[in-house]
Amino acid sequence: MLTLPIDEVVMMPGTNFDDVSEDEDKESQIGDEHDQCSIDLNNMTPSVTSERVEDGKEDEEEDEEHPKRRGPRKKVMTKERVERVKVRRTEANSRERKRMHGLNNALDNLRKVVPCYSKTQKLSKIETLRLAKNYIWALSEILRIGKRPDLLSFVQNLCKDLSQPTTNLVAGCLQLNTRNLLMDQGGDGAHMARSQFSSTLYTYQNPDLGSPSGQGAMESSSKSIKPYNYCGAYESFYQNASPECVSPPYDGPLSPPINFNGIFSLKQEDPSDYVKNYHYGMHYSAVPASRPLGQSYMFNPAMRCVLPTDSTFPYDFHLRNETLSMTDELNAVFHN
DNA sequence: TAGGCCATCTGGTCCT
DNA sequence: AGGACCAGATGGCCTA
Repeated sequence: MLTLPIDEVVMMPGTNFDDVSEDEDKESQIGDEHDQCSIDLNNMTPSVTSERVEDGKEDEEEDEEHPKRRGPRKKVMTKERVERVKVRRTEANSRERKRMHGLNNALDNLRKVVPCYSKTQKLSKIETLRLAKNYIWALSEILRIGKRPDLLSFVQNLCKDLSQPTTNLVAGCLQLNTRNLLMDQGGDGAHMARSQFSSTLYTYQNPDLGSPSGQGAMESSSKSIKPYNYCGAYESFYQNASPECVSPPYDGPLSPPINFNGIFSLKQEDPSDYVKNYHYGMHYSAVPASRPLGQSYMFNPAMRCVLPTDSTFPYDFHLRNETLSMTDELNAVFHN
Protein backbone atom coordinates (compact mmCIF):
# COMPACT_ATOMS: atom_id res chain seq x y z
CA MET A 1 0.00 0.00 0.00
CA LEU A 2 1.56 3.15 -1.13
CA THR A 3 1.03 5.83 1.39
CA LEU A 4 3.39 8.36 0.00
CA PRO A 5 2.71 10.56 -2.93
CA ILE A 6 4.55 9.64 -6.06
CA ASP A 7 6.75 12.67 -5.93
CA GLU A 8 7.84 12.06 -2.39
CA VAL A 9 10.94 10.26 -1.43
CA VAL A 10 10.32 6.56 -1.63
CA MET A 11 12.42 4.41 0.55
CA MET A 12 13.33 1.60 -1.69
CA PRO A 13 16.35 -0.59 -1.69
CA GLY A 14 19.13 0.44 -3.92
CA THR A 15 21.19 -2.50 -2.86
CA ASN A 16 21.27 -5.84 -4.49
CA PHE A 17 20.50 -8.59 -2.03
CA ASP A 18 20.83 -11.41 -4.48
CA ASP A 19 23.43 -13.16 -2.38
CA VAL A 20 21.20 -13.14 0.61
CA SER A 21 20.76 -16.84 0.99
CA GLU A 22 24.45 -17.52 1.06
CA ASP A 23 25.16 -15.40 4.03
CA GLU A 24 22.11 -14.36 5.82
CA ASP A 25 23.83 -12.72 8.69
CA LYS A 26 25.90 -10.65 6.39
CA GLU A 27 22.84 -9.84 4.42
CA SER A 28 20.96 -8.87 7.49
CA GLN A 29 23.71 -6.52 8.37
CA ILE A 30 23.61 -5.04 4.95
CA GLY A 31 19.90 -4.80 5.17
CA ASP A 32 20.06 -3.18 8.53
CA GLU A 33 22.59 -0.71 7.28
CA HIS A 34 20.38 -0.02 4.40
CA ASP A 35 17.41 0.36 6.65
CA GLN A 36 19.24 2.78 8.80
CA CYS A 37 20.49 4.86 5.98
CA SER A 38 17.20 4.84 4.18
CA ILE A 39 15.07 6.08 7.00
CA ASP A 40 13.48 9.30 6.04
CA LEU A 41 12.59 11.35 9.03
CA ASN A 42 9.93 13.11 7.06
CA ASN A 43 8.07 9.86 6.84
CA MET A 44 8.14 9.45 10.53
CA THR A 45 6.11 12.56 11.10
CA PRO A 46 2.38 12.11 10.96
CA SER A 47 0.63 13.07 7.82
CA VAL A 48 -0.51 16.62 8.05
CA THR A 49 -3.79 15.99 6.38
CA SER A 50 -4.90 12.75 7.87
CA GLU A 51 -3.34 12.32 11.24
CA ARG A 52 -4.21 13.91 14.47
CA VAL A 53 -1.48 15.38 16.51
CA GLU A 54 -1.73 15.34 20.20
CA ASP A 55 -0.77 18.93 20.60
CA GLY A 56 -4.07 20.30 21.79
CA LYS A 57 -4.54 22.69 18.93
CA GLU A 58 -6.63 20.32 16.91
CA ASP A 59 -9.00 19.85 19.75
CA GLU A 60 -9.64 23.54 19.79
CA GLU A 61 -10.26 23.55 16.08
CA GLU A 62 -12.75 20.73 16.16
CA ASP A 63 -16.32 21.76 15.66
CA GLU A 64 -19.47 20.33 14.20
CA GLU A 65 -18.00 20.39 10.72
CA HIS A 66 -14.92 18.58 11.91
CA PRO A 67 -16.08 16.06 14.48
CA LYS A 68 -13.61 14.28 16.64
CA ARG A 69 -11.91 11.37 14.99
CA ARG A 70 -12.08 8.08 16.72
CA GLY A 71 -9.21 5.93 17.71
CA PRO A 72 -6.07 6.54 19.62
CA ARG A 73 -4.54 9.89 19.28
CA LYS A 74 -1.23 10.24 17.62
CA LYS A 75 1.47 10.96 20.03
CA VAL A 76 3.85 13.77 19.56
CA MET A 77 6.81 12.65 17.55
CA THR A 78 9.57 13.79 19.73
CA LYS A 79 13.11 13.27 18.64
CA GLU A 80 13.45 10.33 20.99
CA ARG A 81 10.27 8.80 19.70
CA VAL A 82 11.36 9.26 16.12
CA GLU A 83 14.57 7.48 16.92
CA ARG A 84 12.69 4.69 18.57
CA VAL A 85 10.36 4.31 15.63
CA LYS A 86 13.37 4.15 13.37
CA VAL A 87 14.90 1.40 15.42
CA ARG A 88 11.68 -0.52 15.52
CA ARG A 89 11.24 -0.18 11.81
CA THR A 90 14.75 -1.43 11.25
CA GLU A 91 14.15 -4.39 13.49
CA ALA A 92 10.85 -5.10 11.83
CA ASN A 93 12.51 -5.07 8.43
CA SER A 94 15.11 -7.52 9.64
CA ARG A 95 12.47 -9.80 11.05
CA GLU A 96 10.48 -9.60 7.89
CA ARG A 97 13.51 -10.54 5.82
CA LYS A 98 14.20 -13.45 8.10
CA ARG A 99 10.59 -14.54 7.91
CA MET A 100 10.60 -14.42 4.15
CA HIS A 101 13.87 -16.35 4.04
CA GLY A 102 12.28 -19.01 6.19
CA LEU A 103 9.35 -19.10 3.85
CA ASN A 104 11.67 -19.46 0.90
CA ASN A 105 13.61 -22.21 2.62
CA ALA A 106 10.41 -24.08 3.19
CA LEU A 107 9.56 -23.59 -0.43
CA ASP A 108 12.95 -24.94 -1.43
CA ASN A 109 12.30 -28.00 0.68
CA LEU A 110 9.00 -28.38 -1.05
CA ARG A 111 10.70 -28.15 -4.42
CA LYS A 112 12.84 -31.09 -3.42
CA VAL A 113 9.94 -33.39 -2.73
CA VAL A 114 7.88 -32.65 -5.77
CA PRO A 115 8.61 -34.22 -9.14
CA CYS A 116 11.16 -32.72 -11.44
CA TYR A 117 13.32 -31.20 -8.82
CA SER A 118 16.32 -29.48 -10.26
CA LYS A 119 18.78 -27.22 -8.60
CA THR A 120 19.60 -25.51 -11.84
CA GLN A 121 16.09 -25.00 -13.08
CA LYS A 122 14.04 -24.03 -10.12
CA LEU A 123 10.32 -23.97 -10.33
CA SER A 124 8.79 -20.67 -9.48
CA LYS A 125 7.01 -20.33 -6.19
CA ILE A 126 3.56 -20.51 -7.63
CA GLU A 127 4.42 -23.42 -9.87
CA THR A 128 5.95 -25.27 -6.95
CA LEU A 129 2.79 -24.87 -4.96
CA ARG A 130 0.61 -25.92 -7.84
CA LEU A 131 2.72 -28.93 -8.63
CA ALA A 132 2.80 -29.92 -4.97
CA LYS A 133 -0.95 -29.69 -4.78
CA ASN A 134 -1.37 -31.81 -7.87
CA TYR A 135 1.23 -34.26 -6.65
CA ILE A 136 -0.51 -34.73 -3.34
CA TRP A 137 -3.77 -35.25 -5.08
CA ALA A 138 -2.29 -37.78 -7.49
CA LEU A 139 -0.62 -39.68 -4.68
CA SER A 140 -3.82 -39.70 -2.74
CA GLU A 141 -5.58 -41.15 -5.71
CA ILE A 142 -3.02 -43.92 -5.98
CA LEU A 143 -3.41 -44.74 -2.34
CA ARG A 144 -7.13 -44.69 -2.59
CA ILE A 145 -7.30 -46.78 -5.71
CA GLY A 146 -4.46 -49.09 -4.86
CA LYS A 147 -3.39 -49.59 -8.41
CA ARG A 148 -0.74 -48.31 -10.68
CA PRO A 149 -2.06 -45.32 -12.54
CA ASP A 150 -1.97 -44.66 -16.20
CA LEU A 151 1.17 -42.66 -16.73
CA LEU A 152 -0.33 -40.11 -19.02
CA SER A 153 -3.22 -39.45 -16.71
CA PHE A 154 -0.87 -39.26 -13.80
CA VAL A 155 1.20 -36.65 -15.49
CA GLN A 156 -1.83 -34.80 -16.66
CA ASN A 157 -2.93 -34.57 -13.11
CA LEU A 158 0.47 -33.36 -12.12
CA CYS A 159 0.40 -30.70 -14.77
CA LYS A 160 -3.01 -29.35 -13.98
CA ASP A 161 -2.94 -25.56 -13.86
CA LEU A 162 0.77 -25.50 -14.49
CA SER A 163 2.30 -23.10 -16.93
CA GLN A 164 3.49 -24.27 -20.30
CA PRO A 165 7.19 -24.21 -19.35
CA THR A 166 6.57 -26.23 -16.23
CA THR A 167 4.38 -28.62 -18.13
CA ASN A 168 7.14 -28.99 -20.64
CA LEU A 169 9.54 -29.68 -17.83
CA VAL A 170 7.38 -32.40 -16.36
CA ALA A 171 6.69 -33.83 -19.75
CA GLY A 172 10.36 -33.68 -20.55
CA CYS A 173 11.12 -35.67 -17.46
CA LEU A 174 8.65 -38.23 -18.68
CA GLN A 175 9.58 -38.09 -22.32
CA LEU A 176 6.03 -37.24 -23.18
CA ASN A 177 4.73 -35.09 -25.91
CA THR A 178 3.25 -32.08 -24.22
CA ARG A 179 0.45 -32.04 -26.71
CA ASN A 180 -0.82 -35.10 -24.98
CA LEU A 181 -0.95 -33.16 -21.79
CA LEU A 182 -2.48 -30.05 -23.17
CA MET A 183 -5.32 -31.35 -25.19
CA ASP A 184 -7.45 -28.65 -23.72
CA GLN A 185 -5.64 -25.71 -22.30
CA GLY A 186 -8.84 -24.20 -21.04
CA GLY A 187 -8.74 -26.49 -18.07
CA ASP A 188 -11.00 -29.06 -19.57
CA GLY A 189 -8.05 -31.18 -20.39
CA ALA A 190 -7.03 -31.50 -16.82
CA HIS A 191 -10.56 -32.16 -15.86
CA MET A 192 -10.79 -34.75 -18.53
CA ALA A 193 -7.56 -36.26 -17.43
CA ARG A 194 -8.75 -36.40 -13.87
CA SER A 195 -11.98 -37.90 -14.91
CA GLN A 196 -10.21 -40.51 -16.86
CA PHE A 197 -7.84 -41.05 -14.04
CA SER A 198 -10.70 -41.80 -11.78
CA SER A 199 -13.35 -43.17 -14.00
CA THR A 200 -11.81 -44.90 -16.94
CA LEU A 201 -8.82 -46.64 -15.52
CA TYR A 202 -10.43 -47.95 -12.42
CA THR A 203 -13.62 -49.72 -11.92
CA TYR A 204 -13.99 -48.63 -8.36
CA GLN A 205 -15.19 -45.13 -7.89
CA ASN A 206 -15.64 -43.22 -4.74
CA PRO A 207 -18.49 -40.79 -5.15
CA ASP A 208 -17.30 -38.80 -2.19
CA LEU A 209 -14.00 -37.99 -3.72
CA GLY A 210 -13.54 -34.45 -4.77
CA SER A 211 -10.73 -33.03 -6.75
CA PRO A 212 -8.68 -30.11 -5.49
CA SER A 213 -10.49 -27.87 -7.87
CA GLY A 214 -13.80 -28.97 -6.56
CA GLN A 215 -14.59 -31.22 -9.42
CA GLY A 216 -15.80 -34.57 -8.33
CA ALA A 217 -14.02 -37.62 -9.51
CA MET A 218 -17.30 -39.04 -10.63
CA GLU A 219 -17.63 -36.37 -13.20
CA SER A 220 -17.50 -37.89 -16.58
CA SER A 221 -16.23 -36.37 -19.70
CA SER A 222 -17.48 -36.73 -23.18
CA LYS A 223 -13.93 -36.47 -24.38
CA SER A 224 -11.56 -39.35 -24.39
CA ILE A 225 -7.85 -39.70 -24.33
CA LYS A 226 -6.17 -41.69 -26.99
CA PRO A 227 -4.62 -44.82 -25.66
CA TYR A 228 -1.12 -44.02 -24.70
CA ASN A 229 1.44 -46.72 -24.97
CA TYR A 230 3.72 -45.64 -22.23
CA CYS A 231 5.31 -49.02 -22.19
CA GLY A 232 6.88 -47.96 -25.40
CA ALA A 233 7.91 -44.74 -23.87
CA TYR A 234 9.45 -46.56 -20.99
CA GLU A 235 11.22 -48.90 -23.29
CA SER A 236 12.74 -46.10 -25.23
CA PHE A 237 13.46 -44.34 -22.03
CA TYR A 238 15.37 -47.18 -20.58
CA GLN A 239 16.83 -48.94 -23.53
CA ASN A 240 17.87 -46.13 -25.78
CA ALA A 241 20.30 -43.57 -24.72
CA SER A 242 18.31 -41.05 -26.61
CA PRO A 243 19.96 -37.70 -27.11
CA GLU A 244 16.51 -36.26 -27.10
CA CYS A 245 16.24 -36.72 -23.41
CA VAL A 246 15.47 -33.24 -22.27
CA SER A 247 15.68 -33.78 -18.60
CA PRO A 248 17.68 -31.04 -16.97
CA PRO A 249 21.16 -32.07 -16.02
CA TYR A 250 21.51 -33.62 -12.66
CA ASP A 251 23.94 -31.56 -10.73
CA GLY A 252 24.07 -33.28 -7.40
CA PRO A 253 25.30 -36.50 -5.88
CA LEU A 254 23.19 -39.55 -5.95
CA SER A 255 21.39 -40.19 -2.77
CA PRO A 256 18.57 -42.35 -1.61
CA PRO A 257 15.21 -40.97 -2.44
CA ILE A 258 12.32 -40.42 -0.19
CA ASN A 259 9.70 -43.08 -0.38
CA PHE A 260 6.10 -42.41 0.22
CA ASN A 261 4.85 -45.41 2.15
CA GLY A 262 7.06 -47.53 0.01
CA ILE A 263 5.25 -46.54 -3.10
CA PHE A 264 7.67 -44.34 -4.92
CA SER A 265 9.91 -41.42 -4.67
CA LEU A 266 10.66 -38.89 -7.25
CA LYS A 267 13.60 -36.89 -6.26
CA GLN A 268 17.25 -36.77 -5.56
CA GLU A 269 18.73 -34.68 -2.89
CA ASP A 270 21.86 -34.12 -0.97
CA PRO A 271 22.68 -36.77 1.59
CA SER A 272 22.50 -34.12 4.22
CA ASP A 273 19.03 -33.32 3.09
CA TYR A 274 18.16 -36.94 3.22
CA VAL A 275 19.36 -37.13 6.77
CA LYS A 276 17.37 -34.07 7.56
CA ASN A 277 14.30 -35.54 6.01
CA TYR A 278 14.74 -38.88 7.63
CA HIS A 279 12.31 -37.96 10.28
CA TYR A 280 9.67 -38.30 7.66
CA GLY A 281 10.10 -42.00 8.22
CA MET A 282 6.88 -42.15 10.09
CA HIS A 283 5.18 -41.29 6.87
CA TYR A 284 7.85 -41.91 4.29
CA SER A 285 9.09 -45.41 4.87
CA ALA A 286 12.74 -46.08 4.30
CA VAL A 287 14.22 -47.73 1.30
CA PRO A 288 13.97 -51.47 1.78
CA ALA A 289 17.01 -53.46 2.72
CA SER A 290 16.87 -55.36 -0.51
CA ARG A 291 17.78 -52.13 -2.22
CA PRO A 292 20.69 -50.66 -0.34
CA LEU A 293 20.96 -46.98 -0.08
CA GLY A 294 22.80 -45.44 -2.90
CA GLN A 295 22.86 -48.59 -4.94
CA SER A 296 19.47 -48.48 -6.45
CA TYR A 297 20.20 -46.26 -9.37
CA MET A 298 22.95 -45.34 -11.68
CA PHE A 299 23.50 -42.14 -13.53
CA ASN A 300 23.55 -42.47 -17.25
CA PRO A 301 25.57 -39.58 -18.64
CA ALA A 302 24.39 -40.17 -22.14
CA MET A 303 20.79 -39.81 -21.07
CA ARG A 304 21.54 -37.43 -18.27
CA CYS A 305 19.11 -39.45 -16.28
CA VAL A 306 19.20 -41.83 -13.41
CA LEU A 307 18.28 -45.36 -14.21
CA PRO A 308 17.52 -48.29 -11.98
CA THR A 309 20.40 -50.67 -11.85
CA ASP A 310 18.21 -53.65 -12.34
CA SER A 311 16.81 -53.91 -15.78
CA THR A 312 13.72 -55.76 -14.77
CA PHE A 313 10.68 -53.70 -15.22
CA PRO A 314 7.53 -55.43 -14.23
CA TYR A 315 4.45 -53.35 -14.65
CA ASP A 316 2.92 -54.39 -11.44
CA PHE A 317 2.25 -51.89 -8.80
CA HIS A 318 1.48 -52.88 -5.29
CA LEU A 319 1.22 -50.90 -2.19
CA ARG A 320 3.65 -50.75 0.67
CA ASN A 321 5.57 -53.96 1.20
CA GLU A 322 5.10 -55.41 -2.19
CA THR A 323 7.22 -54.90 -5.23
CA LEU A 324 8.68 -51.47 -5.69
CA SER A 325 8.85 -51.64 -9.40
CA MET A 326 6.61 -48.65 -9.69
CA THR A 327 8.89 -46.84 -7.35
CA ASP A 328 11.75 -47.48 -9.64
CA GLU A 329 9.77 -46.47 -12.63
CA LEU A 330 8.71 -43.19 -11.30
CA ASN A 331 12.03 -42.49 -9.70
CA ALA A 332 13.79 -42.99 -12.91
CA VAL A 333 11.23 -41.19 -14.94
CA PHE A 334 10.96 -38.13 -12.81
CA HIS A 335 14.47 -37.77 -11.70
CA ASN A 336 16.52 -34.97 -13.16
C1' DT B 1 11.39 -3.94 -24.55
C1' DA B 2 7.58 -6.02 -22.14
C1' DG B 3 6.42 -9.29 -18.90
C1' DG B 4 7.37 -12.60 -15.23
C1' DC B 5 9.57 -13.46 -11.04
C1' DC B 6 11.72 -12.10 -7.03
C1' DA B 7 13.50 -9.56 -2.79
C1' DT B 8 12.73 -5.90 -0.04
C1' DC B 9 10.48 -2.10 2.32
C1' DT B 10 6.50 -0.50 4.42
C1' DG B 11 2.24 0.34 7.00
C1' DG B 12 -1.85 -1.91 8.64
C1' DT B 13 -4.01 -5.52 11.37
C1' DC B 14 -4.27 -9.09 14.64
C1' DC B 15 -2.71 -11.45 18.60
C1' DT B 16 -0.19 -12.20 22.94
C1' DA C 1 4.03 -2.67 23.44
C1' DG C 2 5.82 -5.63 20.39
C1' DG C 3 5.97 -9.46 17.22
C1' DA C 4 3.85 -12.11 13.41
C1' DC C 5 1.50 -11.87 9.38
C1' DC C 6 -0.18 -9.76 5.30
C1' DA C 7 -0.53 -7.22 1.08
C1' DG C 8 0.76 -3.22 -1.79
C1' DA C 9 4.54 -0.85 -3.95
C1' DT C 10 8.88 -0.73 -6.09
C1' DG C 11 13.07 -1.78 -8.47
C1' DG C 12 16.33 -5.34 -10.17
C1' DC C 13 17.15 -9.30 -12.97
C1' DC C 14 16.21 -12.37 -16.62
C1' DT C 15 14.16 -14.05 -20.81
C1' DA C 16 11.42 -14.34 -24.97
